[in-house]
Amino acid sequence: MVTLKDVARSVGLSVTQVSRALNDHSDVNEETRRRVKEAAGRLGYEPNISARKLVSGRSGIVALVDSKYPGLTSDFLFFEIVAGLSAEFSRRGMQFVLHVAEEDDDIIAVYQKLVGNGSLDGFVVTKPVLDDRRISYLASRKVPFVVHGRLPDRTDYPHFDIDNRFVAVDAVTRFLDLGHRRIGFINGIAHFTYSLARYAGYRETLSARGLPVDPALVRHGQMTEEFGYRSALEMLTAAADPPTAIFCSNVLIAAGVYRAASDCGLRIPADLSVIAHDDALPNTDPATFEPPLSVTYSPLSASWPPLAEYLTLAIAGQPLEEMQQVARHQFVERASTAPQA
Amino acid sequence: MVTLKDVARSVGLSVTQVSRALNDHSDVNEETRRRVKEAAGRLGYEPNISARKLVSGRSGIVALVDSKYPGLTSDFLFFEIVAGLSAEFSRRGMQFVLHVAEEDDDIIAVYQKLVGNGSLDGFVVTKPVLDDRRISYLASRKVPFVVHGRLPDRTDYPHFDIDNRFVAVDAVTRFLDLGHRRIGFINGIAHFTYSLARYAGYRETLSARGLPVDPALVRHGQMTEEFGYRSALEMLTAAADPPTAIFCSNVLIAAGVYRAASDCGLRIPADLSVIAHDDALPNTDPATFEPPLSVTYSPLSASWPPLAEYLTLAIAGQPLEEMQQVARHQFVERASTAPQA
DNA sequence: CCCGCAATCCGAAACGTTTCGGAAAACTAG
DNA sequence: CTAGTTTTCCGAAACGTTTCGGATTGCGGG
Repeated sequence: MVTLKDVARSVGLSVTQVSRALNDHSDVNEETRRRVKEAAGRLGYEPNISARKLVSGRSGIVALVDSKYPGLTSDFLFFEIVAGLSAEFSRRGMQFVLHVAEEDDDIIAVYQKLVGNGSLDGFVVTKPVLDDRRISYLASRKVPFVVHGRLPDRTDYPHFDIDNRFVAVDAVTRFLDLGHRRIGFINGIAHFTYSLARYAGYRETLSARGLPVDPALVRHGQMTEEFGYRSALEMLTAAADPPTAIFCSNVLIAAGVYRAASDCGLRIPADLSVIAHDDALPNTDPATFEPPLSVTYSPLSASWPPLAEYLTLAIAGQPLEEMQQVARHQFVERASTAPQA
Repeated sequence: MVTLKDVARSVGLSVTQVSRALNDHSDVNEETRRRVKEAAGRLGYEPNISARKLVSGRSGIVALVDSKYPGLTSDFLFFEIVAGLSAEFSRRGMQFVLHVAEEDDDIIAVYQKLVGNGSLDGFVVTKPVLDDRRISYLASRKVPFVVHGRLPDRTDYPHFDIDNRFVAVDAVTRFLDLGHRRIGFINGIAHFTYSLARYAGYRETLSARGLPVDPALVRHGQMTEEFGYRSALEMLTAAADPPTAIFCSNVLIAAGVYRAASDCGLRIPADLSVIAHDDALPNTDPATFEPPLSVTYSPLSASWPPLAEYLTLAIAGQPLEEMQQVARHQFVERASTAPQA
C-alpha cells in the first residue's frame, strides 16, 4: 500500500504539505501542487479511508440498509434505486454501499451496529412507513440521513419526494371530468407512505365531488402485473356496478389491468379508461401499450441527484432548509382514457 | 460515540486489557472478562472499524463489485446472489457490501480505488468470463478474493463452482438415450464461462456419439422467458428438421420454450422433450410447469456458505487447497421428456 | 526465605491521515 | 533598510484500536 509518506518522500516534502496539496488547500504553491499530484498519480496513491475517517470523521461512504424480505430479489424498483444512487454518489467521489440485513433481525439493531462502528457517514432511507422507526432512530442519534419520500406527520429531516397525494388527485379529477363516477384504484402496499398519500388524494377528490368511496373499488398490494390482473378481474367481474375507470399506482399494475380487460372482452378506452403512475422504469414503457397508456409521469431517476446532494449537505452539517423538496409529476395524455359511454 | 476508553474508565481497567477482554484473549481473568463485556453491552460500545482496520489490517468488510449494465436492475439472478451472500457474511459477523460502478468506467480502476483506500478485506467475483481481468488484477495484487465459478484455463484461486460441463453432458445424454437426434440448446450469454462450459459439454456429447453440431439448434443470449420463446420459435418453425428435444440453461428459458411449443401446437413431451437447468430460484418452480419440468438441479443458495467460508479463509491467509470446490448437480425427473416418436 | 513460574495486568508504540499552531522566506510599503 | 504582511511550508498531536514487551502479584517448591 502506498501512503502519504511515500509520496512525501518522492517529492521531498512533508506529509503535511502533501496532504494539503492533494486536498486542494489554499496554502500550497501551484507548482508544488502539480508536482505532488503527479507523483501521487504515478505511485498509484489512494487515500486510506480508515485513517481519514478516524481523524476527520468522514469516510465518504454512505449506505442504504434494507431487510431481506420475500420478493426482494424480484423487486426491480428497489434495485433501480440501488443502481441509481450508487451511480450518483460515485459521480460525487463518494461511495455508496448496500447492506442487506437478515429477514429476522431488528432493523434498528443493524443501524445501531453500523452507526456505532463508525465507518459510515450517513444513510439513505427509502420506502418510509408510518411512524418509521429508522427515521426516529437516526434523527435521535443525529446521524446524517436523507429520506426518499416523507412522513405525513413529521418532516424535520432532509428528504426528496413527489406530491403523491396530488398524483391521485390529478388522475381521479381527469376521470371525473370525463364523466366517470365508478373509479377503481389499484394501489401499492398500504403501509408505505406513498401509498397512503395517493389513497388520501383519491378519497378526498371523490368526497369533494360528493361521491362515495367504495371499498370494493380499492386494492392494496405488491405492485406486480399479477396483482393488477387479479385485482382488476375481481372488480370487473363483480356482479353489481363495475368500475368504468381504474387508476393504477404503477405501470406494471396497468399491464395486469389491460390483460384483465382483454379477458373480460372489454375494450380500452371505450369500455374502460385507465391511467397509471409512471416512474419511467426501464422495463416498461407505457407508450408501447396497446392502446398507449396515459400516465402521471415522474421519472424515479430524477430523485438521485437531489437525494445525493441533500445527504452530502447533511453530512456537512448544513441547515435543513435547502435539503427538502417535493416535486410534482406531469400528466402525459395518450389513448387509454375516454369519456364515459 | 462510546470508545474503549469509556469502557475502561467505567470498569477501572486499562484500554489494553479491555481490548483483550472483548477479543477473548487468554490473559484476562474470567471474572474481569465478564465485567468488561457487561459494561460494554451496557454502554452500547461498538468497535470502531476504521481504527481497527488501521492497525490490524482487517475491517471485516468484503465487497462485490459490478458495473451497471443494461438489464442489471431486472437481473434477479444477480440480486439473488447479493442477498444470499449478504446474509451469509452477516451470519459470520462480517459485513458484505455491494458497489455498483458506472457503466462506462473501467472496472479495474474501480477495484484499484477500492483496494487502494484499504477499507475492504476482500472481494467476491461473480460471473467470470474468459481471461477475466478482475481475477488477474486481484491475483497479481495478492488481494484476497473468491470466485463464484471458475476459468477453464486457470484455477489457482479460491472458488466454488458446479460442473457446468457435466450439466450439459447429463441432459444431452438423457435425450440421446431416449432416441432423440435433433437436440436444441438455448444457453446463456456466450462469454460467461458457465455458458462456455455447458456448450462444451453439449458439443462433446453429441460428437462422442458421432452426431453433428448444428449451429441452427444453438442459441446464446440473456436468459429470459422472452429469449427462450423467440429462440424456440425460430428453431421449431424452421422449415427443415426442427429439434425434438431442447435443453435450456435455466427455467425461465424453459418457460419461453413451453410457450413457443404451445403456439406451434406442439405437445410436451409427446412432440417435444424439454430439460432445463434449475438454480432453484424463488420465482420459478419447475414442478408447477404443465407438464412438470425435468431439470438438472443445483440450488444456487448452496453456493453462499462455501463462498463465504473460502473468502474468510483466504483473508486469514490459508493455503489454497481447502478453498476450492466443484459441486455436481442432481437430475430430477418429472414429465417433460419422452422417447422420440 | 528465595526463586521461578503462571496469571493478570498495563504503558507505549504503531497504523495513515488531517489539522493546529507556528516558522521561515519572500515580498511590500514606508 | 526596516517593519509588516503574505506565501509557503512543517512538526506534532490527535483519532480509536491492537499488540509488543514488560511489570506486578501470588503461589508452590526447594
